[in-house]
This record gives sequence, structure tokens and C-alpha cells, in this order.
Amino acid sequence: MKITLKDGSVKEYASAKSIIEIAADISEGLARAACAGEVDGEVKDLRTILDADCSLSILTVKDPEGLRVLRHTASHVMAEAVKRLFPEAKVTIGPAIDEGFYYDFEAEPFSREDLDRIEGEMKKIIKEGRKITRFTLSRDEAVKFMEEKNEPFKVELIKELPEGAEISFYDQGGFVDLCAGPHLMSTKGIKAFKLTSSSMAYWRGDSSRAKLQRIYGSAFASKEELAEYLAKLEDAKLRDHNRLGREMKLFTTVDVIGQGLPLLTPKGTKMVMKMQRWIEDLEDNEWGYVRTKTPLMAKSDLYKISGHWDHYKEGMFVLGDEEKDKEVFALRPMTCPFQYYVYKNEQHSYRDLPIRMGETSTLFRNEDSGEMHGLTRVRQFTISEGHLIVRPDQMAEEFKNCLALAKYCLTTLGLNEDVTYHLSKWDPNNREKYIGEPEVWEETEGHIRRVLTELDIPFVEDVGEAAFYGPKVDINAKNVYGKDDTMITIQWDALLAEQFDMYYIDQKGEKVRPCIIHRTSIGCYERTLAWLIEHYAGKFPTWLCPEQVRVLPISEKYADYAEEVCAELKKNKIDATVDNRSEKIGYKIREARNDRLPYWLIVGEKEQAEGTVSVSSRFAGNEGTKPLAAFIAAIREEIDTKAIRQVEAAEEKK
RNA sequence: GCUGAUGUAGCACAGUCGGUAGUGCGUCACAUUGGUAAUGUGGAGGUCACGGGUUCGAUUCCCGUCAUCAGCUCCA
Repeated sequence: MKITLKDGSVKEYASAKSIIEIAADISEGLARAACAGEVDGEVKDLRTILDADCSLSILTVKDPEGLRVLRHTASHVMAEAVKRLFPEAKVTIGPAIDEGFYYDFEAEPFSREDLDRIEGEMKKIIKEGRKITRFTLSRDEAVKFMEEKNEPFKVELIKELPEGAEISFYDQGGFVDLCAGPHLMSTKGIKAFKLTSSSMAYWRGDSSRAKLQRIYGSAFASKEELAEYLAKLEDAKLRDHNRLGREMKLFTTVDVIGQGLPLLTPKGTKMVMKMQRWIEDLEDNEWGYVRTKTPLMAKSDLYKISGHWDHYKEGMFVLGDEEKDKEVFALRPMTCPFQYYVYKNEQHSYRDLPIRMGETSTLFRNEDSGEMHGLTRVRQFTISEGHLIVRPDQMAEEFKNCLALAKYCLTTLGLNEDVTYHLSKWDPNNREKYIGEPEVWEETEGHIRRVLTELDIPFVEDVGEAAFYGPKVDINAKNVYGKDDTMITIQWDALLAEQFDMYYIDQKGEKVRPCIIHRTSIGCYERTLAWLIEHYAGKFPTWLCPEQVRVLPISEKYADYAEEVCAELKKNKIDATVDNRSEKIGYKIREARNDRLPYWLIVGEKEQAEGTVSVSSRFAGNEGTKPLAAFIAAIREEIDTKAIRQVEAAEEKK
């Protein structure tokens, strides 16, 4: 038989069995072959897979596609285990996902103990080494088949398939599931799996429909890889900003203040202020921005003009009652209209444009109560907001500059490697969510696509993710648990200038509508802080650290000298403190390390006599004794250049 | 908003089958005055998230509210 390899080359083999035997040759590859014979697929990392078209695929489970098949099969095994233990449970769907798989059941909620029992049952099914076979039915037969099994969700799925379709089922030796496949050919191929959690989900993701219980699990090619994955999850917990940020006293929350309203403590505030001062100076001095400071609230009339009242009212905090009160106010969810009125304060010539307005802007959004999370999803946040009022002929260039500024900020923070770029488009099938005509959307989306392509930035296109007034570039990053959050957004708005009657005067003396770019450079400070905590596991670049240096006197005798050193550091705008408790030096050093300080200075008799400091850091451990002035010069340089100092190998081992 | 779990000292957690609570770390005091990851001793600190109900008596049982977590959905 012939096998076509991924690279297109064709190989010929004598029998199905020999495919398995020679599989080592193509262990990183994927082969598909028309194959009639039955193959028991188990050769080390290789597991055979019964493909949708009844041909035989050979995938290694190191291949992402193969791993997905493995996980999908694990979800079917889980479904069988659940049906055995909870016969009244109804099955729905169970796909493979990025890090594992899930299956949704209509059932009573599962406890951790239930999951452990299900795991045990799955192990039995795997051990039994059932052959998995595929068969097809016509649609009517398929409906009848699932009706007899009393599986209403499956019946619903089948009825939606086109008439005359051949509907495939996979039978794993008793348990049969509707499925497009492919699957492993034996349950024995699942070598390492773990059920991680359970939660509620809605049938078809629709909150008005049936409540289902979802069980998440993960499966890997080997026990070692599973162990590595579980260890990674443990590590993620240690980096989780919501835990580490509180532990490091960067922020806290208080029940009576409310959900989604975190309090930044002095340390967290210091970090945010360092970023804010940097960004404001950078934008104003190097990127041509002017700064505004506009109200945090406005009358409802403003939001009626902007369209927010129609499109975003549920997300706003409204002060007052439209029925009873003469004037109703709302806290602002965006800065846009406020800066538009700054623009409209005077008449502008085409020569004035582009006008780039920046504002460190606090916004309020009334999120649903279940949405709040740590610093990443809050009801009040402060963003490096800005709007550029631009002539149409300048748009591409200005949009590019906004992307360049964002990229520069990310690179400086050391976060640029973490991100993915998205072109967020409107949804032509959901027009009431958006303003403007289809042609405008087509055109503006095309502009953004061109800019991204010209800048050679890889991006994905997401339908239905646009703002109601225009398409945008979203720059997303994954949190430690792999969940994507938008960190930065840059939006192309060809519509709101019309709503606000904004114009400039062109060469001919005529009024022309400008275009608008809504953008942020560093995103909102709360979310960026969260991202920094997780990226650096709390070990921030020195320039961002709320406490950059701690002076540790060996004993109280040297407390005065320690204070002198600290005062000198502060005079040089270095955030320094003294630990003058009557603890042993080893204890103070341990605490300095646990507090993730970049530097600590040990001072005793020798240092006091010589006017020196003994420098240690989390980058290199003991760095030796230096004159204080030399240390100050070095750390100033590190701070001023916003250097990200790497940890040295010898230190890493500790 | 929905589903589930959780809420005991600053933090991590025990515990009370209903009779108002403990441990470790931290903190404070005293002694110790030290050289690169934990000195010793002693003390303080809790309306057991909040509000109702049942009870002679509730931190414990029941109901509600608030908050936290996981997920769904929604978003920067």
C-alpha cells in the first residue's frame, strides 16, 4: 500500500502491519494511507488512528494533531466512565481543547470525589484495551439509534446535520458516541491522563438552555509529559498575580468596598506611578502628544450622542433615575467623547492635524458580578488612553506609529515575546451591535490589514470582536493559566466624527470630517501590573521595583551608617529602605531574597570605616564591596536605561 | 448574571457531632550585636465575613446578603 507523507513524498509498504513497524522512520510525520486491514496500534509513541474517511492515519502523539486525537479519545473514555457510574447522566459533546479535553453532561454537579471515581473507572476501560471501530448510519437511522439510547442532546445534534449525510459513530466496545472522529484504534493508547476540574456550562453556550456539568481533563503521550504539565500548573499558581500580588502587598480587596474594586497599596502604587510617569513623558516628549484632563462623569446626553447610551448602557454606572430626575449622569466607560470636545473647543486647519491627545484616564465599567478577577477584570481602572484626530490621508501612517509605540512599550517592559496580534472585525450578521454601513467596515478593516501586513506583524482575524464604532488591533497576552486577555487596543474609527460633528478646514476652505484613532500605549495599569507580576513571578526589572535597595546593618552599631547610606540612595532617587531590626544578618538576607529585592547592601565595621557597601543581588549573589558612589552610579544606569538584568547561572541554581 | 466550591488572628491552616477557639509563620517586648537564605524567651492579637431564623445557648444547623476562587457568558 502507498503512504503519502506530509512533505508530499510517497512510500510503499507491503502490509498494514509493516506501517507500524516502519513508523519509526516517519516518527515526526503524518501519513495517510488507504488501508483495509485492521491494525493494533501500539509502537512506543505511535498510536494508530481511525480517520473520518475510514482510511488509516498514522500520527505520533508528539504531533499536535495526534495529541488532539488522543485527548478526544480520552474524552470518550471519560463519557463511558460517567455513564457507567451515573447511568442517568445524558451525554452532549466532548472535544479536545488546547491543553486537554472536556465533556459536558446533563447531570448533578460532580464533586472532586466523583472525579476521582471517574478516573478510576477510566483506568479500567483503558486497561481493558477495547478496540475502537467506526460505522456510519443514515440520518434517520442515527436519530432512531440515539432515541433508543435516550440521549436527547445527541438527537438534537443529528437532526441539525444535512439530510442524506452519512453520520459516523465510534464504538469503543459497548459505548457508542456520535462523532466525526478521528480516534485512536484502542483505548489502550491513553497512557497518561488526569481529570482536573468540573464546572457548569450551558448547552450550546446559551444561558437560556440546559445547564450542563463540564468535566475538564488533560491527557499526554507519556506519564512524564503529564507530570511536567501538572508541575507547570503548580508553578502557574505560584506566579498567579491574584495570589502573588496580594502576598507581595501590591494590592488588596475589601469586602465592603466591593467587587472589582482593588486597592493599590503603597508598593503597587509605586510601580504604577513609575510606569505612568514614564509613559506620560514618553508620549508627550517623544511621540508628539498633548495631555488632557477631563471629567470622570457626564450627563446622559453625551452618551446619547456617542452611541454609548444605545450600545453600552448596561455596562455603565448610571447616577440617577431617568424617570424621576431632571438630569441623569453616568460615570465614563471611555474617554472618547470628552477628548472630542477638547478638539471641538477651537476650529482646526488641515495643517493642525494630526492632533494626538493623551490622558491618564480612569474609567468605570459595570461588569457582571461573576466577571471580576484580581487586577485583570475590574470595575474601575486607569488606562493610558488617547485619541488621535487625523486627516484620512494620514491615517495609515499614524496607525502604524501607534502600533510602533505600543511595541516599544512592550519591549521595554520585556513583555513583547508574550503577545499575539488580532484584527478584531465586526460581525455582518449582527448589525444591531454596530453603527455605520458595511462598506465603511470593509474599507477600514482593509486598511488595518494592510498596515499589519506592511509591518510584517503576524496576526489572526476575529469576527465580532470590533468596537461598535470601528475595527481594531488587539494585542493579547495569555495569563499563567493560558487565558487570553487584551492588553492593548488600537482602533480605527471613521464613524464617530460624524456623530460629534467634528471637522477641520481643508485647503479649499471646506469642512472635512477627520478620522479618529482610539489607542493605548501601555494598556491599563492594573492589568499591566498583573501581567508583570506573572511574567516576572514578582522579580521585576530594577527600575520597576517598589523597593530597589535595602540596607542591612550587621548590628545596631552600624545603624547610623546604614541610615546615611539610605539617605544618599534616596537623594539619588533610588527607592531604598533600612532593615534595622535586631535580627541576625542571615535572617535579614533571607527576607530580602524572599521579598524579591533586586539589591541589598550589607554594612558593618569595615564598610563604615571605608565608606563602602557590600553589594548583593538576586541576579548574581554576592557582588563584592564597592564605594557607595560606584554602586549608585551602576544602579542609576540600570534604572535609567530600564535594563532587564538577567540572573546569572550560578545564582539560578539556588 | 448563571453553576459549583469556599469564607476561623496580618498570612497558611487545624478545630468545635451546638456550650464563644488553637498551631505554624509574621508582629510586639526583652535578652543576644551578629559577615551572605531562619538566635532564644515571653507577650499581644479573633463579635469564627455580615444579617436574620431555630435553640436555654449558634462560629458550628437553616435562610438571606456580601466577598473570594473555578468555569460559563461578557470585556480593556
